[in-house]
Amino acid sequence: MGDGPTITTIAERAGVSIASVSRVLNGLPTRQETVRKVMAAADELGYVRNAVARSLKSRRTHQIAFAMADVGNPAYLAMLREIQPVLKAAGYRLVLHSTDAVVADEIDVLHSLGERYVDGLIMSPLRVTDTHLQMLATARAPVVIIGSVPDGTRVDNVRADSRTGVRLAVDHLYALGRRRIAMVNGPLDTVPGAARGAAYREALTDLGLPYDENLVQIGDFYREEGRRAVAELLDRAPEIDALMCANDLIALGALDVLRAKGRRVPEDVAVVGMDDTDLAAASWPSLTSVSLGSAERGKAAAELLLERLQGDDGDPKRVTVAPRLAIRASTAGPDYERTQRKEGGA
Amino acid sequence: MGDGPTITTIAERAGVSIASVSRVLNGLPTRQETVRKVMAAADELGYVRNAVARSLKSRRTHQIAFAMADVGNPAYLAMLREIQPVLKAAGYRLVLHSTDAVVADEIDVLHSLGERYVDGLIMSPLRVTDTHLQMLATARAPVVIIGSVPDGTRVDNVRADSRTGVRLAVDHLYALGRRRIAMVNGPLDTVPGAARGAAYREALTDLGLPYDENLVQIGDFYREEGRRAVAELLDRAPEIDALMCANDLIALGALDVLRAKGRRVPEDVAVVGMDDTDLAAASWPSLTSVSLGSAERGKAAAELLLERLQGDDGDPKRVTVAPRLAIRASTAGPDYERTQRKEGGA
DNA sequence: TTGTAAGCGTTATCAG
DNA sequence: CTGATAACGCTTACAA
Repeated sequence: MGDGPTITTIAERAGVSIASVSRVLNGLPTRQETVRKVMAAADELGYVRNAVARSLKSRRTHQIAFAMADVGNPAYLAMLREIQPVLKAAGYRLVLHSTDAVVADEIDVLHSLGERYVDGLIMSPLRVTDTHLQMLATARAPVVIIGSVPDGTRVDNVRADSRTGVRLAVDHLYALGRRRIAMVNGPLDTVPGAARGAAYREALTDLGLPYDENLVQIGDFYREEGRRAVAELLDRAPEIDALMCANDLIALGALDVLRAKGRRVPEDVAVVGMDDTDLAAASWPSLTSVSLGSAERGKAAAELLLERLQGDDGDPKRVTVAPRLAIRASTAGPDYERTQRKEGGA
Repeated sequence: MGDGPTITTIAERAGVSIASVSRVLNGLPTRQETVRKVMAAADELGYVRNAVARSLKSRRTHQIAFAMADVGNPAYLAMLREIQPVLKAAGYRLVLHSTDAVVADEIDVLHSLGERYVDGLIMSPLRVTDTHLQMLATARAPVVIIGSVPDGTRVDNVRADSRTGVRLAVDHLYALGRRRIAMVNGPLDTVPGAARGAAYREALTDLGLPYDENLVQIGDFYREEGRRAVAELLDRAPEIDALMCANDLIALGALDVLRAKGRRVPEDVAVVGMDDTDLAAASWPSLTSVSLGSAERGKAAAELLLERLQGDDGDPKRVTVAPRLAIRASTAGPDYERTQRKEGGA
């Protein structure tokens, strides 16, 4: 673990100035002979550029931060999977922050932008507080938000369309003849929780179905919480014939409970999840799920940020990704599943 | 996006030298009056320390890199989930590298250690080549490998015990009365592929079962590949009564195919996966799987690295994490599953 | 084409 | 206790 050669070491060895070394290393016009001497010295010494010194001078770190609520959540991972290659291709490294949806941690990330250890930030907050907005307004580096922010907020953002997503699902259930469609949601003070709850109500109304508070159960976005919530819901309203779940984890919890209670899926109760994570395709019965385009959103966010880093300083941009319904066995039954697989090819 | 105040700005405003500012900011003994002036100026200016300049001087970046084959693989994610909080608690940021198991990319990561943008590296290579070993020997920062390296390699490493893991699974299947136990493995030129293949053979031998090449199918570590492999295997050897799969994805592919062919799991064919990922618990029937302690390995690796960063320069350490068999419905049947869930509590 | 020298924003040493 | 001042390793005018 030697103490690493610097351009000074090379300069001495090659008998030239550090400026010449720098020029050669950066491919600036230099006499052939000098190039050769410098390259030789660099090779022999096993020289590697010091990224920190370089960043200090150039004011560019070639690092980008991605802050999300929870590394364990498959929806964020889908984003990560898309963000990573885009940034890598553009020569950026990825610095990961997991904030556990703790507001203070997110603010901290925003604050630390001032430390200039990254050139930009992609953030997907679960809740957006006034402090968030304030820090965003004075951020010291470009930021792209994955998620919704209040109208007028001057920040690039890529949002899902929960409303249309929920509607796709509810319409699908309705088309299957379901009329007692319940919802299991996450906390209403989160951006997705609020949006999905409202969209559910709206979708019912538009279909001419009554909105029944009894059919709405609030839990949290985890499987175990989903089980708890669905168990309660079934006790209270055993007559339901469909479940709209605010994410896939909740939906998996629902499948657990329904199975344990001997309710057939989808014959007795059809189930829809949201986010269309890997788990949806892996479960049995496989889970119909509304894709909110996590992957596309991640990709779009990375691309927006790169544009900013390339100097674009125009008005804030907003991208909205269209939702898509992935129909599987939990609503359409096993036959559908079989067909799907065959079509899917080998 | 103003141009950020520096200690010089603060010094001017507070009417003191930059040295005093630095002292105050670092909590070194200073007169109360000076402290007050500096803090006031810093507050008013919204000062944030420049991490890059600081790193250049201190030779510490407070960043650690984690390099893995694929951000999409749940086994690596399990590591990531544990590594992240450990590093965060110790004040380190996480820089993520996804190498797609491309050797050149891994070498690149090792090489880039010389750039000093991180203080250390945790790496989980799928294959370990001579170049890997060579670069490891001359690495410019502490490295911890998650995985096995040749004996004598002077590098901290945290390994799984695939051998014992496979044995646990095979013994379990044997105890259930299975005697035609087939294996679906990944590529034999990967470290895990080789280890698991050898372990399977050994386990059979020790149980007095014949090793039959016909019962071994090589594919790759993905679900789709698993389907293909298992389909072929079933054509060739329809009489098998158990499947030992080299990871969970392959096992899920196996479940797909068995279901499609009308073979009941576990009555006709028992299935075991490896890695015990989230998908194992989510599938139906839920998947018995050998946990190779991905999470524990990640945590141990992070802790080993932190020790090094705290100055420990003793001999290389080796940690081996014991495997554990998570028994679920794909071998023990749905009754077991039900019991499990009840015990699991609310 | 090349060398000298001035930063980039910190930390740390040394006199006062 | 405080202020000059010299690094850290690199890029980049500006001169030669």
